[in-house]
Amino acid sequence: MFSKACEYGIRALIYIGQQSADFGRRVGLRDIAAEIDSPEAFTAKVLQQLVRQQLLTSVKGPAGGFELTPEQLRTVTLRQVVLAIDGPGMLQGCALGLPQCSAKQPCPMHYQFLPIRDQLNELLRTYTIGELAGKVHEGLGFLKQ
Amino acid sequence: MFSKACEYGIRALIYIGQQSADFGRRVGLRDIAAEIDSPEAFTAKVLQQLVRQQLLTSVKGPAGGFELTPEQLRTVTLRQVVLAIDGPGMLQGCALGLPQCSAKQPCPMHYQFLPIRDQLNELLRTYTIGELAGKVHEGLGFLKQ
DNA sequence: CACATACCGGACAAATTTGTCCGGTAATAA
DNA sequence: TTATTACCGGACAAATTTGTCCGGTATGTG
Ligand code: FES
Ligand code: FES
Repeated sequence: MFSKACEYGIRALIYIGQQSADFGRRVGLRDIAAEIDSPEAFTAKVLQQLVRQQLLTSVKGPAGGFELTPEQLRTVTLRQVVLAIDGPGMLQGCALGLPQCSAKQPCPMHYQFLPIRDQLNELLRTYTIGELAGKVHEGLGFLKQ
Repeated sequence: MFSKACEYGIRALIYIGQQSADFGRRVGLRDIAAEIDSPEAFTAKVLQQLVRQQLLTSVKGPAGGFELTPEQLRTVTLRQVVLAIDGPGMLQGCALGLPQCSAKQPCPMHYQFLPIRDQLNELLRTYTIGELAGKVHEGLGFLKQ
């Protein structure tokens, strides 16, 4: 579905968001990688991408780390994260790999596939990191097994 | 969504299916690759996989090629093709990459993601190669642009 | 300032996916 | 039988994704 990079990115954001929202606490790379069960250095790369795209805030130095501002918690959606890391492929690409998904020259799956892809888009567009962090806080969702 | 291998496999099957159903005609690798716009040698690998799994029939020698029997046209579903090439990942994996998708320890997206994944499963389970080939025959679907 | 902390950035390496090549094998026909 | 056709199978190569390493840079503390 999503790339590993994207999966790590989303899980990391949710964890950072939960710590920011619930404890106003910055978290370091080591923490993050441990809490979401991901390779530390690789996760760092992904987070750097997100920082550059301003979906995430980082602070250097002692007591530094990653955090999500209240605004980021409220406004950053999964869609933005997926777009930032994986690009638009999964969100608008053809199910059978035609170079363009279009009703002009649709693949045989097009009209059956479209509603499902639309629902996925809607889902990603709707959920913010803050909402997902809330689920983790309430024990309704987990970031590792 | 699916791997390139899987995309080529599905498109190839639909094309072969259309030729088998509409003209009772076997098609060769060269034809297939041209008609679905895919790399010939790589497509060959994918088709070999499908032949081994008996989702496709091949005949060697002059006037040989690939074909789908009436039974294959009627019974082979997209789901079988995806499983044969990409495995069960997309059909039952966790959206955020947790090693197991399970309600026991679900990720924060689980309950939102599940209905969408279920619809995808249903779609793949429902459609046979024969039905999709029909769409191409009627000009309602295309395999390249 | 000196020092410790922790993110940043680039180079590098491993693994996987995608794609190519070529000789082998089976089938058909002259 | 010989030649030709076309799929089969393994080895190989390129490209992409995933993952590691290490020095640089910014920041806070004494
Ligand atoms: S053209 Fe294939 S999904 Fe739209
Ligand atoms: S646990 Fe993530 S989708 Fe089910």
